[in-house]
Amino acid sequence: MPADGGPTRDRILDSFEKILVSGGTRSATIDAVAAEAAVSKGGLLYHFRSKDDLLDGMLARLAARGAEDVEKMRNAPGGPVDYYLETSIDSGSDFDRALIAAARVAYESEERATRALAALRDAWFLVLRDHLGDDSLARTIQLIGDGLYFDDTTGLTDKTSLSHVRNVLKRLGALDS
Amino acid sequence: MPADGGPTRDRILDSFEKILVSGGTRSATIDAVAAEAAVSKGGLLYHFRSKDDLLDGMLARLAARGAEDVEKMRNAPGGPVDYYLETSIDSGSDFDRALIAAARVAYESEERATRALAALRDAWFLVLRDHLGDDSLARTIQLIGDGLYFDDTTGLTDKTSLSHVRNVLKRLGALDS
DNA sequence: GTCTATATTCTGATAGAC
DNA sequence: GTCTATCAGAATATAGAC
Repeated sequence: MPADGGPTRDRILDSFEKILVSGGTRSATIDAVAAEAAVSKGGLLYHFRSKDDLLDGMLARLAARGAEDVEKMRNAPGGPVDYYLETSIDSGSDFDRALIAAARVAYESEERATRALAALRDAWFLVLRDHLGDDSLARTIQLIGDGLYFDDTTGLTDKTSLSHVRNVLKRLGALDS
Repeated sequence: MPADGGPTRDRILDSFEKILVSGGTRSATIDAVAAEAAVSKGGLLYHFRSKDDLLDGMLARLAARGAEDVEKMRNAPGGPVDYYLETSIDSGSDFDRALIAAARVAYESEERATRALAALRDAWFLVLRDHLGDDSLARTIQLIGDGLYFDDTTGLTDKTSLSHVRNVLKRLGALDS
């Protein structure tokens, strides 16, 4: 029986994501992931046959969580735009961690990770466009979200960015509040 | 005498950037860089004592080219905003390649690369702010640029994005033309 | 300045005991 | 399901010839 963090399989995926976020793909060796998950290398490889398989597992879980997030966004009390911008900054949630981990891998020219992120982005865009009824505005807001996300995950964070963006979007009448 | 591409040292840096852009940090081994530069491993290590040293060389060259780019932006005929947005999309220039290469490394939690990118971003922001006289607008446009850049370098490219952004920035009176 | 050969460490993966 | 032991290949770096 595992010490904590639920079933071993999920604990391994959690550890994989954690290491990807904190140290990038080079740090995310099978050895390191196994150590973080408090399991042996052999134990890890029982659940995931290879490193490739580990990535597939991570991306599958991301896709499932992503579908939930899109629903939350569509029904957010403050409106989809504000929800989208808020969640473009890392709040430390499990979903944020999964997203950042996938981006790290995508940046290594991994097509599977890129496709997973692209699918999510498409879903977010549709919600923005349906809500705003304006393609250009929806696309621009998505780019701002991508920018916030990129800055945040590259360590270029500027905590005042979000209020500046809200300021500008008010002028455009793009915020619900 | 080198076969082509100028002095060996620069040819090695070019090769390092090329491989980082096309395959990420995992592909950019000393072996691969040496092969791309048509030099032996030992030959490469004569010019750069270690892989760390190779990265330092790359970032130093980026900083020098960055200073030139900021001047170009300040004096761009169509205005700094349009110049900034245009150059946020990979045009295939040497500078773009250097920039994308640095971002790949920064995504591996490499502080040196992050610092180099942050310095450039700060310089670009000052040009935008001076030109627009509006902190919120300048910050927002910078985020849009970051978004364009992130999408482009992650393979999420949407070629219509730029015209959508121009459309929205016109409403805000942020474009010179 | 550039090469080849070699040492060393790291990484992914397998085999088989428990 | 989980462990230890082990291997094959890759990666960084050094030494010394040319």
